Amino acid sequence: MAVSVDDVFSQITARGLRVTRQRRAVVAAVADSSVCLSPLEVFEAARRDCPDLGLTTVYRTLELLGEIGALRRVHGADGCERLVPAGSTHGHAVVCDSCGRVTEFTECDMGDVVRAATRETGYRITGHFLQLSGLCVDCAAQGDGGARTPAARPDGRWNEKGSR
Amino acid sequence: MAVSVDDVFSQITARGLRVTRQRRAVVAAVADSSVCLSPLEVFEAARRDCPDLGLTTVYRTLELLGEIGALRRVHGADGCERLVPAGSTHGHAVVCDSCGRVTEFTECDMGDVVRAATRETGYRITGHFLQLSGLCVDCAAQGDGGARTPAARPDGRWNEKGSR
DNA sequence: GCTGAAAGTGAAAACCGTTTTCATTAGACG
DNA sequence: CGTCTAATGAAAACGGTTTTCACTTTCAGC
Repeated sequence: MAVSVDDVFSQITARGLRVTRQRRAVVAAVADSSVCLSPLEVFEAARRDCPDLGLTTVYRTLELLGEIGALRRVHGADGCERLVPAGSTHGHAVVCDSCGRVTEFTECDMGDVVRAATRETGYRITGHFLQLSGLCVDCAAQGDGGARTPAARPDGRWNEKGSR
Repeated sequence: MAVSVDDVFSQITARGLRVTRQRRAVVAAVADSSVCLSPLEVFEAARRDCPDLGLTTVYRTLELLGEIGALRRVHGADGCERLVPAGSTHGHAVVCDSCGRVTEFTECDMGDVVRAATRETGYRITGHFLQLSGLCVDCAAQGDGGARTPAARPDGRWNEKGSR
């Protein structure tokens, strides 16, 4: 969801590029999932459609989808892992700390915040990166109470090893 | 600046750890610069103080500083590079697209935004990651006009190679 | 339906930043 | 001084990403 699959394919052909079996599989894998995925997870998912798919191709397709704008990067609750969510319109991501689902929200009036920051720092602010985290509707409903705040990570680790 | 060097050292000794020549050099390198640095850049800077410093030690010290809370991760204008800025209080970073300087701002009332997002997505929002970008006072003053918006990267690349 | 040029592909190798390992050094404290 | 432990650097290991290269597929033009 979120990404219009047809749109992606027409963008691809519009660039004089080709719509291949492999690209279909990767696009489908990304579009099917509302959970953010790592390149490897995309690979595994897409491989179910297309068993002879190579990881190399996944990376290449991901890059292509990035150029087209059908993909957005998201930072997981556990640090700065570069992940692979689907996204369509301009908006920001809300990531569920519990299940990893990513939802977008578009209504974002940062006016007040930007003004406050301008006042405080003097910068001429031209852009912002915002990502919210919390519990999605389902997770909030079931595991009620386990709402950790992921703001400060307990360990100050730089990079994860066994994060996923 | 921003980090109190003495504070860092007392935190280190409070944990029963030692203040060594190498750690001094790394802390100084990070504290001296208001520009965000990569681990390698920290290494190079610290090495001027302490030529026999090893990169391994830089990583270890960076991790330690992360635990202490004297360090914060920042995402550069060019994507999801994990960088190494200095930071002290809780706050958010404002990154200058032109010179890389990082300033913090603490006054952050995300109430409205969080409420809007809750309304739109239904998530129970518990945390946020916000980073602003723009031009710092100096860069705005001199190169007036060159305010690119870094929101959408021209190439959709996943990882950088020669970004810095 | 062919055909041929160019895009696309997969496997393996290369790359590069980060982490581990391990033998050695240096601090702290008696 | 001696001992115990933290800390260090070099080198190797690791793991995700990118490049290389020979081969295959797509697709426009016949």
